[in-house]
Amino acid sequence: MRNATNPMLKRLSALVSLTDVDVELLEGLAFEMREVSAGEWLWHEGDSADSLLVVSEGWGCSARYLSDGSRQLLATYLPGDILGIFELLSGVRRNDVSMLTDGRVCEYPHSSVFTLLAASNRVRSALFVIANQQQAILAERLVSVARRNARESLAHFLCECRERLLEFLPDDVDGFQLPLSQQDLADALGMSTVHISRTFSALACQGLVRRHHFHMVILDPQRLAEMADFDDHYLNCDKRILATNKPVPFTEPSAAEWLPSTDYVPKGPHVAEGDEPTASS
Amino acid sequence: MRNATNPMLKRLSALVSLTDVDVELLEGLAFEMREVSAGEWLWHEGDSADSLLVVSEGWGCSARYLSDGSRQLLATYLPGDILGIFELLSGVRRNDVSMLTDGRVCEYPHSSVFTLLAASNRVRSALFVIANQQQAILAERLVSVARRNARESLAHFLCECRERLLEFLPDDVDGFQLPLSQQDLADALGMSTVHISRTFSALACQGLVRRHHFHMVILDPQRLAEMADFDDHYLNCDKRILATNKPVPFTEPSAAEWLPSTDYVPKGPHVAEGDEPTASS
DNA sequence: GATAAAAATAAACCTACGTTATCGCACCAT
DNA sequence: ATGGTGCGATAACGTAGGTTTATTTTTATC
Repeated sequence: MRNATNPMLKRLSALVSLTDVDVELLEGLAFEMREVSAGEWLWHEGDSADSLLVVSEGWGCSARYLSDGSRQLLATYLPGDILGIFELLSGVRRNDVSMLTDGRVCEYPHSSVFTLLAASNRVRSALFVIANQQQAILAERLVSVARRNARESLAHFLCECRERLLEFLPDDVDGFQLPLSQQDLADALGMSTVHISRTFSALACQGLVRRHHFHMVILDPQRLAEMADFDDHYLNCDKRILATNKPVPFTEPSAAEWLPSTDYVPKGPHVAEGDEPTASS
Repeated sequence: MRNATNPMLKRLSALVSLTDVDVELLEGLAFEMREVSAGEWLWHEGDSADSLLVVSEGWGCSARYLSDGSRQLLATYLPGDILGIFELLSGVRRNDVSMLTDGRVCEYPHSSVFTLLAASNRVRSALFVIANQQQAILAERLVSVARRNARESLAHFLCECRERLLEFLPDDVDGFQLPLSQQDLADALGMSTVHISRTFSALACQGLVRRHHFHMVILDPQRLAEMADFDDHYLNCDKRILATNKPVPFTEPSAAEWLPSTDYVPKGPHVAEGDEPTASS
């Protein structure tokens, strides 16, 4: 199966219906696969950016480091996720990005990506959609940190991870590898490590999850989602729209006739190099 | 001055160097100016989206409403800001958006925007850059809420507002209208109204700011920025890049030779219809 | 296996916040 | 005047979660 060899093609074809020409272009796309190991920096803020990255295996994350030595995780990157989309334009890395696990990463030089983008508006749209998804995840994280308590916040994060991993998981198991240490989780959710620990205990007591090392088992996905006020819409709405055979809107002149029907009703109440990427200074 | 009549043209021409053709296209762009009043909803999550909006006068905001009745502001929109970029693709509004003040809003139907986007990669790039800026602001807010204490967080927000308003302000004054109630600020920063009040008092005591009703005076911008760990880079880096006469990268084949030099060095340590949009249920 | 380093847990303590409540003020309507 | 409403300030009190330190468990390395 040819899709498997090229992570970009794999990801985009899952998101939009590509034309044969698009597929051809993607197959001809120059890229370089790189082995990376846990803790390795992929780049730093301010570095010059000349490639787009697709995670092929393992997990990565981007983070902001503050002057007091603490850090805030801004995003996690799972297999298939694309990094550095916005940096196509600026040519400068905006955040520090490092690997959470060993893995493999696929590098596409900007020059060849530009060629591709110029040739295919499907691909352009797909990247745009992916940027949109990433922003939605970021917004939801803000909501978690700002408004939810520790249990809700952690539960929400776990639901999100499960949902994003779902396509890789066998149907009959609710367990998966979550390669974030409690320090990483704390940095992602704006909490302290000890409170992450406490909160895991609390969730375990309620029979919602079980965690052993880096292995998570969601015992009761539904109750967990309820307590977290988790609604997978923000992760999946774009998939639904673009996985169909409809043409792709962005830069397409006459799009009005196939605008998606709005079958979704929200539940809200408005009726009314070198060193390791750790936090310690 | 023709730029003034069309907010989109005004905004984009400040960001990228448009060709004469681009300007012509933008001038011919169909739009509709609408008067809006404080508290008015522009749209709700789940609504079908068929237009791009540019704020012409006044302030707006987007927010997520949680099932417990609380809300989280996700973004504020100032004159010149563009709303609904990502919704070009999905055709569905993702958040609730309302006005914080009376103002005017400029509506560009998707159909005409598609035509424009198909014709001009400069415009495409500009919208992409704006989406990027919005994401940067969102990320910085997450950092504030997750990692900074109340004083730092509020100070950072004030610095951000000042910086975004700077082009509209006379050089000799450090005061401006900040049309957010303490409730709005609380909803933006993940705090309670009383603590916003306390924190303002604290900042005022330190001689950093003065606030009266909706009028803010930043008494000591530099000290305020220091205490907030505020670095305007995230707001201005794209401006620097695109305000030059360089061609625009996105979808341009051969971009390598004019990639911007990386002169920036980060300071981090690594070596429902009708009702008012309020939070109370 | 032995040892060291990293990760998780636990307990004690503390504080930056949230919550609730009261009050003042400005504005508007009757 | 009177009452209603929205915004803001202040005080008293409670708590979720931070901090610190110590102990245990797990992983990694040889």
